[in-house]
Amino acid sequence: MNIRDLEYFITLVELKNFSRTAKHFHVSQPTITLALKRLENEMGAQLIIRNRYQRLIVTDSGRQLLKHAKQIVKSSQISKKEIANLKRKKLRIGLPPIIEAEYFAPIAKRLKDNGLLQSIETFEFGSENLLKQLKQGKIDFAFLGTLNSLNDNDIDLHEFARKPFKIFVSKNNRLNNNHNLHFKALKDYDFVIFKNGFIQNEALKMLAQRNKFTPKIAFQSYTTNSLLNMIADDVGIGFFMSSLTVDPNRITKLALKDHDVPQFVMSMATRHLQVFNPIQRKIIDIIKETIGNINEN
Amino acid sequence: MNIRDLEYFITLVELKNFSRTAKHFHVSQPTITLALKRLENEMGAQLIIRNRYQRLIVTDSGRQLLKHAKQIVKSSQISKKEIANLKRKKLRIGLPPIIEAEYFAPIAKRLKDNGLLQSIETFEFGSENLLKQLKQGKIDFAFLGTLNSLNDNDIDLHEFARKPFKIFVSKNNRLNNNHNLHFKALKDYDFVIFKNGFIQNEALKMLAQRNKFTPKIAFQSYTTNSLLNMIADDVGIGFFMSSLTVDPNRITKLALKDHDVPQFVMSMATRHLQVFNPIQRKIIDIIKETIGNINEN
DNA sequence: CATTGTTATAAAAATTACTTATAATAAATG
DNA sequence: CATTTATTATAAGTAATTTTTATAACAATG
Repeated sequence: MNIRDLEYFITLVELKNFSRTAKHFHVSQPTITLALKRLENEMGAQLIIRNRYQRLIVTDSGRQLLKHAKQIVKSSQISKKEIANLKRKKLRIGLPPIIEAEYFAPIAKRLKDNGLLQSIETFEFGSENLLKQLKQGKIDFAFLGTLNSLNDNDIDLHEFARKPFKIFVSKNNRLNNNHNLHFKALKDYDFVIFKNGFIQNEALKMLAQRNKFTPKIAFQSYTTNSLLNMIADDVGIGFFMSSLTVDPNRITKLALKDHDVPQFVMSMATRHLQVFNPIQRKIIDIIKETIGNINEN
Repeated sequence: MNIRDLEYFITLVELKNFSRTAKHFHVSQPTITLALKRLENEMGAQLIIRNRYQRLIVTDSGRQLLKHAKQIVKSSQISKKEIANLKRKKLRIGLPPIIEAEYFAPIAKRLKDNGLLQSIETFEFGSENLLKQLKQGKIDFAFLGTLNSLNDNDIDLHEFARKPFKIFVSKNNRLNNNHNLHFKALKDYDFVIFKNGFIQNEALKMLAQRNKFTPKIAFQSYTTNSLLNMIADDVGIGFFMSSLTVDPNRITKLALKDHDVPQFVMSMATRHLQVFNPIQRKIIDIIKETIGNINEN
């Protein structure tokens, strides 16, 4: 079996057209015909039913091979990236802003003490985006905030904390007097939230759906501080995980009394098959140790 | 990248010797040298440090590639087997004897009603063995009894029941009078158990270790009935999951009052990437439906 | 110091993959 | 309804890749 043939095959199944597949790879059309024949010979089964003037049909055997082909091609591509990364001597860390704000200062301190702060490179995005980047080999390590502990075969997850979401309001907001706050009471309030791709929005959407209304969005931003300032100035109310630190003279956090309030699950994630060089291992050990210490206090 | 080169590489890492690797594949020695060079070129990194007269050393990059190489080679091999199996039009089912005894009769009935009893082939072994066979593509579907819900990336698991283990004794065994039975009271009793590779033995070993003694084994067999007959005749006492049906006039089941008695977790398992043909899918649907019905009653 | 066991290199041979040219044929077009 | 277009297949030749053969290089061993 030949990885190039598998690549042809994957694209052929996508495009359902030999000629265009050939064009896609800048090879001649018979190349695709022959590649498919090689595969079919080796598998001892027809993979694609050629309907010269209708859509090609992928057989059961074809679908079976397709699954493995995708995994094989993915592996072969990612291994090149991972090896390139081993030489880079840096660890590329994905870091959602909320987690950065809460957890990263002591980590940076410890790394600096070990002369390793130069050996990391951070990427601030929403968790959804970071997970994709991690899978593509664009980053090597990610902090992720998720709603449920996700389950992905290619990713190793290490959960280290979970916190309920709370409502953040300005010190003098009248919601402060409501000591039995349920989400449905927020129907007419303006929210200031992160831009799309952040998990807070998913949680908010979930609660809103349960309560059968669409929350009013006053403003969306990428940065935590900007949102907190707006909350303090009563531009809108916020929705963050409970432990986000704020100035208590300006902002208060209100627990939701709804049953089953979604939780912000925080994890560290790496690719299952990633090998790290000694520097990278050292950095990861320090991160895990620091997170462990924080959790103990 | 070339799957054959990856195979060479995996064996080279195992044997740490170019010449013997060449012999292993019935090719000439330079073939291995050149294959490794191709890989190193493509990866842009040294994979193996050649110490002509000492052991070869695998670099970090080499270890990184090795992980992917193993997955790729495994995928390419299993896909051939799975495609061959699609044409077979039979579903090869692994079935540990205890689960067979408890759950299989109604499944066989439903399959027969649908004219599908000829389309299955059953393999009776211990769960440990069956899991290995499933992973190697020798069977396509397995019932498994495990102690903890196992976690394997290549295997999809669907748990359908868990039962505590109990002690099975003959009607007139004096243990029947002990209404507060703990495992440590069984120190001097003879057990009749399955042969090795069955999960009951693991659970027994676990309890024994906790209680710091080695259980006395009077006899080991592959068949449930033979063991039950011996228990009825007081050759020894048995250790099975609680719902195994017995003749209540001959054998009684005694619950263990130990805290945290191990449980027999029953699951259905398939390979994650396996594609099934319509007949196989039908059979699996019927099995799952039947199991579902049993659980409802 | 010749022998053994090992990996590397170069050139030739064998194999495999790809291209060019063309056939075949169903669908679309005018 | 003949013609054109779009598509896949086949055959022969070419190109590229992989493997072999033959040999070099060289450390360890006795």
